[in-house]
Amino acid sequence: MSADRVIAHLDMDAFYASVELLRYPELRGLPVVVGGGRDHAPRETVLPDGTVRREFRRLGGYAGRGVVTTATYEARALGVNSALGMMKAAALAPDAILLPTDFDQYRRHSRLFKAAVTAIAPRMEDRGIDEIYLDLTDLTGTGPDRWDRARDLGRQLKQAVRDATGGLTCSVGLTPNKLLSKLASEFDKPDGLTVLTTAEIEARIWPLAARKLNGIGPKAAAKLEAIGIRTLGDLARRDPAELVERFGRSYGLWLHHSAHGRDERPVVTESEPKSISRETTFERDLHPRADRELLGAIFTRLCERVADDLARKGYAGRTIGLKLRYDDFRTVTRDASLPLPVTDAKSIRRAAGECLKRVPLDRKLRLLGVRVSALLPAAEAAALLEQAQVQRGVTPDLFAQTDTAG
DNA sequence: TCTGGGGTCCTAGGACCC
DNA sequence: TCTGGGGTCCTAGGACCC
Repeated sequence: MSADRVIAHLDMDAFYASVELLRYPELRGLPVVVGGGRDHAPRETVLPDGTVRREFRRLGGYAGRGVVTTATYEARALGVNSALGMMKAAALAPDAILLPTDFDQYRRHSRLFKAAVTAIAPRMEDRGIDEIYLDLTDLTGTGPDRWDRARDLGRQLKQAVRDATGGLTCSVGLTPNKLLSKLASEFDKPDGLTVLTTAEIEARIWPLAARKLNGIGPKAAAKLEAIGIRTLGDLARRDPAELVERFGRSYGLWLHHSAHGRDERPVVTESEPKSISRETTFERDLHPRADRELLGAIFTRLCERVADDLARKGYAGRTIGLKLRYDDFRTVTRDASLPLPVTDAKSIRRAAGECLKRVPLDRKLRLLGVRVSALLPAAEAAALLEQAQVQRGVTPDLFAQTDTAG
């Protein structure tokens, strides 16, 4: 039986959009949408008196295949939410301001807020560019007032984030585990701070839609709804045996425990990447034969970008994967494991090219992607390669044969 | 003019080995 | 000539998350 913990979930408010507002404060209070692939940066003119006038693009003029990455709360009020197609968003809010995504800028602010947080609470789990978990157990003591101290710590963290980023706000949930904290951080968004203990699960968690739970997506939610389960309370009151029967042992038990607010997962402060990939959706669907050259160039470019990513992060990989999506949105993948890890674009391109031969090319394509997995640190890969070369000296034909026999 | 891009984890079947 | 059981690796697809 492990001791009770104090876990925080910290979630930046409308992160990309908020970073953009730091740079364009004149947009504060307006519906602003970040997303779309195209170049729609504001046009800047320097006036005779030296001031800069910015002309922002409006969502209404958008044409393309992008989706909304983030929207300010003013835009959300118009129905424009993350992952909505930009064309649909444009129909809802034609006058909203449109800005392109600037990942370098967001990564910079991400590093800033994480550094500020870890200076106070070093046990951090990275959950992406704009959210983290923190294990505050050791910082809050064990007395009856530990949750008061947790709240103070939460305020301190929020202030540190504001100071480090030039004014960005975040929302914090403080509970005994990750699952509850993730839910709690949403209670009071934006700029929220919510403390929730197990005694309040029934009152505050059970009324929530089951879909709110991290791990219940659209498919599972629909399946639950079909058997009359809408809220987490509905879920909690079901016989776990029924859930196991319908959803399988692992997921069924997880549903049951989660609805009761139980979650023992630790805050994981270190992790290694499992795969590195690049993919792109074309501006128009491409024909495997008619657009062969263009596709080939894009394919090669993707391999080069993956190789760059590998080099930058210091990894090699043994499995090369290909992903493509047809014009009807069906997606297929193929992968191939190599005898030895690779790092360079040419080797990746060759292996991915072999994968491409195993996939039907009978209709137009909308997406192409390349992935490297079975990663290992570049230094370990180099050692393996050296070892293999020694062996190749002993049995010179071995590798030549595997190359030609297939 | 539907539906991005970068990930993780899980399942399930087959190959292959002992 | 009828059939084991475990383990690992590989591949394909799908759900889900940010």
